[in-house]
Amino acid sequence: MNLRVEDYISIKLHQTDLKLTSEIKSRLQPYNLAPEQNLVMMLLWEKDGLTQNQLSEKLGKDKTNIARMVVNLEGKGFIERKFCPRDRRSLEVYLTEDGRKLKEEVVPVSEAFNADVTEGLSKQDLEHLDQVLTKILNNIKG
Amino acid sequence: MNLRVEDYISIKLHQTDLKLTSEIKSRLQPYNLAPEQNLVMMLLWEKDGLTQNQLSEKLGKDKTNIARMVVNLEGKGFIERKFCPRDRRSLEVYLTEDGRKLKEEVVPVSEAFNADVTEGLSKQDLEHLDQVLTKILNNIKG
DNA sequence: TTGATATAGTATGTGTAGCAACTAAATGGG
DNA sequence: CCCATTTAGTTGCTACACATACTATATCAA
Repeated sequence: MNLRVEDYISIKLHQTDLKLTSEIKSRLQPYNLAPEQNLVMMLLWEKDGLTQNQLSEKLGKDKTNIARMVVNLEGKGFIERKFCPRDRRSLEVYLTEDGRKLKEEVVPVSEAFNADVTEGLSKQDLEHLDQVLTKILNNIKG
Repeated sequence: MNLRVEDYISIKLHQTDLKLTSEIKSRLQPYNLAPEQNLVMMLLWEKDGLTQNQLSEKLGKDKTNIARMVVNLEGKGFIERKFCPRDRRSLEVYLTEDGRKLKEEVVPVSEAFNADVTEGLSKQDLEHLDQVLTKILNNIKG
């Protein structure tokens, strides 16, 4: 076959992802939030009190990374952790007042980012993209 | 709007990329090659003697990362660097015998990976994906 | 009740991404 | 020809991904 670098769709996908990450990183910088930290916050804005383990499952990320992100977010004063009374191994993650207020500023940034990214793409394009990404994910898992 | 985590296409794209990276990483591990190091090698297998700066441009990566990858690849004995005689600031990157031999083992792994990733996707699906990713990239750049 | 096993989270190490500040070499204008 | 500017690459910093090994707590079974 002898494919060239530009023939691998996974490479293009990777490079697209890097650009997206870089862009959202710079947009979030004024709010002292890293991109992955924002994902944690998004889940907590929906519902806080999740354990680190639940965050890890929902985001499909390694628990060591969740631990680091949560420690950072705690250091920034956006969340606080309490030992779960039922299971003292678990830490429940709660928003602080600062963390709660941050939602008003950051959610519009995320939504504007999403609007910019999907500019010029039809609903069909996005659905198709979603389906193809799902297929790719399944191809890898199995 | 109030989108949920799963409504952001960039998040899905990011998670897909992570799975792909993780998979190719484990497939390349037996050859002592990290995924991004493999990208450098792929370019060099097409044509070696490129400077670090040219590698950086072709891969769209920061020169600091290229420098680090190249140092690692040199440590592994896959490449060697020579000062460019015309411009003594530049380092030209050449394959060693080991690096050259590696191609025979690693290219089939990359191509098998690509075949697995794209399994069940039509040519149209892939073209559409490529186009949509290109549009997304352009949306971000501008 | 106790001992094996599973689970939640932490610590550590490697690889990657990109920014800022730096060194050394090249270049171009006065 | 020399000084200012640009360019190639390195070093240091922060954040992220993931693997392995560890501690502490929970649970289940004999």
